[in-house]
Amino acid sequence: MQRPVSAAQVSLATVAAEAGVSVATVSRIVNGETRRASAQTVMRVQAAVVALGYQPNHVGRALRRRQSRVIAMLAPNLDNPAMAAIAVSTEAALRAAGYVMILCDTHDRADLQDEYLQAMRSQRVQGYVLVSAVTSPALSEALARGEPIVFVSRRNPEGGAYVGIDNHAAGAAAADYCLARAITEPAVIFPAQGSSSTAERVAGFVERLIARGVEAERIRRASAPGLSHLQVGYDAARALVSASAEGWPKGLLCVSDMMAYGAYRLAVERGVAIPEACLLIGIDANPLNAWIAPWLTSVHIPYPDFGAKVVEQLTALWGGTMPDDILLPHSLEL
Amino acid sequence: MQRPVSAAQVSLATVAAEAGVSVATVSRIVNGETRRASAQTVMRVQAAVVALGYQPNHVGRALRRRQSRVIAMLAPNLDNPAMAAIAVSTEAALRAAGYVMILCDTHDRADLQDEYLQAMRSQRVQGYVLVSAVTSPALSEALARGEPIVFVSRRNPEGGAYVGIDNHAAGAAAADYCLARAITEPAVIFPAQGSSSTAERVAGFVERLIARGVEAERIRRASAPGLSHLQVGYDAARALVSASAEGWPKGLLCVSDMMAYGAYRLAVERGVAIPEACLLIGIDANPLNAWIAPWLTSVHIPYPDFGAKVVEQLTALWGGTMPDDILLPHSLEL
DNA sequence: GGCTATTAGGCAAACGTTTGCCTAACTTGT
DNA sequence: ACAAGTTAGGCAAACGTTTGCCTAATAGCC
Repeated sequence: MQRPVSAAQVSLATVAAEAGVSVATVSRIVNGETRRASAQTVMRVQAAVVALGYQPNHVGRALRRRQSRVIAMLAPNLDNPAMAAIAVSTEAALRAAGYVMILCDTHDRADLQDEYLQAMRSQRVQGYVLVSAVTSPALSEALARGEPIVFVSRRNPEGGAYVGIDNHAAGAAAADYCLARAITEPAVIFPAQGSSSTAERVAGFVERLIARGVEAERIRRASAPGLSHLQVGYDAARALVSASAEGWPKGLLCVSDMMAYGAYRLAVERGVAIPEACLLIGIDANPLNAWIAPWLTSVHIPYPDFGAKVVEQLTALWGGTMPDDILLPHSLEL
Repeated sequence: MQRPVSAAQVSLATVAAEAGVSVATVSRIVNGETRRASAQTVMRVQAAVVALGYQPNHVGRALRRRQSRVIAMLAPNLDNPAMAAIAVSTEAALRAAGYVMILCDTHDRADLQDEYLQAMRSQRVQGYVLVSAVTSPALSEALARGEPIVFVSRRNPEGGAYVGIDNHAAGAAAADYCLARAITEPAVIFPAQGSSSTAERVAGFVERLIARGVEAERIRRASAPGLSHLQVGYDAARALVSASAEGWPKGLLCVSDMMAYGAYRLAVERGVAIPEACLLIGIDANPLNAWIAPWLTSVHIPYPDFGAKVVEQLTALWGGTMPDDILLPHSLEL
């Protein structure tokens, strides 16, 4: 009997020696292939495993099997609670499926994203989850190589497996919500560096309004540049109200909750009562809203359900099929 | 010339064949040990590397070197923006130092924490960052084995490298802040499952008040069970005001911003004006506060600086020394 | 008693690196 | 011209797994 505790370096060989069999046999038993050994041997080996505290070395295993059970998630600014929610749900789902997740914060920068893609490739990760990815050279290459990549939240222009919501419909829902409250001329603000998702939300909003009889030129829109949606919301709201003599709109769609927070700050500074004077609508339904931002109406997105769907898409990709997009249901009660 | 693009399986051997040298030589050159080869050869090898698009396989390297350049971070609920802030700053600092970070969400559960510790050990990670860890069997074992572990935010009772703030002083600062505003009998709420950090904050607060002449029994305290600080704050505040005939205190320290949000909700429900009728003090200084919770005073904690310090501690541990605690400065202007 | 199946398990070759050691060939010093 | 030192690079053994193939021995069948 060796030191049962220290166990810094207990390998298959150690166990094999202890149990008096070959490493091959131990490997098979550890992996549950018990039919290849007698009940006797299985017991002896299992005893040795627990006596020595053997734990399989995933590095050796990954090298031999050429697959690592590691997934890389590339996300911009985790500061955004919506991103954080996606990260935790994905992590949990992957974990449940026996994978571990490496997290990389790209800060929405193409160069960092590429650097990470490179690094993750060197790690031989088995798949990529790209949350709100930007287009970049290494991304195109990875896609061309057929690497298993799932896009979340922001669609990739070049295509690829997707998990998200129907942004167009979410925008339309916000429009319906306004009209149902007799707000016939709501406005909308969005980030200047439009991603597919925010653009779709705006489009859905505007098109629904027009379809229901609002004149296109009466729909005020404004945007602002920047990465922080908080600041963008503030700046865009200011651009909106200063661009027109009409002052604050009666209703304002902000394409994310963070933008709505920014707009709220400006409203407070300007003495505009929210939501009495202006109905503020966000998208994301941050759980904090119920506690400290009850004045905000928000389109609910089921971020906790994203993780399972991401795993579904990855599994499909591994199976060799290019899966359809998965759209989860948003909701905003009229 | 092989297919320069596909490159699914370009290994040292491939490059070696292309350049007409041995794998050993390629390995050395790739690792920058250029003195062992002639300038000629170095050039040829480097050319082959780029022509084939070779990227070192970190799995093979990790196996041979017996170190993976992977760090595991175990954190409870990333939903908490403070946790998210720690995660992103640590990830960035590790990345800068050439490491990648595996993120595990323990949901503050000892069993999950142990499961992750096991899994990470199998991955042969090179170090652990435990944010607000709970005590658990596998943790004690890992510590006993001398694994490099850095505790963040919540100290480990059994000792170990630490990065955080001086919680005691932070509590005291909140006390001073109240007294400076002539609030002579502030109250405090905290979670029932007290971690070291929240307990220290409460103690610092109470002791400073007493030291400055407040009678101990006039300092109202309340707590509530639960994992969500939002709910805990709400419940604890309710317990506080219903336990005494005095109603709302003039000042209330909540040991985290999330708890303060919970208390705020109750205050709104009860028609208590914040901050006019009751000065609410949190700890964390969530960046959102400036935008949507300007009524909250909060002790600032430099979470973005945590990452670098964590790396510092890890480096010390790898160097074989048990480093001193690192305490970062908090701030709350009087 | 021969013949074929099955069972139980070992051998050894990978997987992609790194690195200690070895050996030629060349340089230098005297 | 010869010994000693340097340079340039190859050999092969690890690291810890997994797995195709092989071989005994036992079991079953007629």
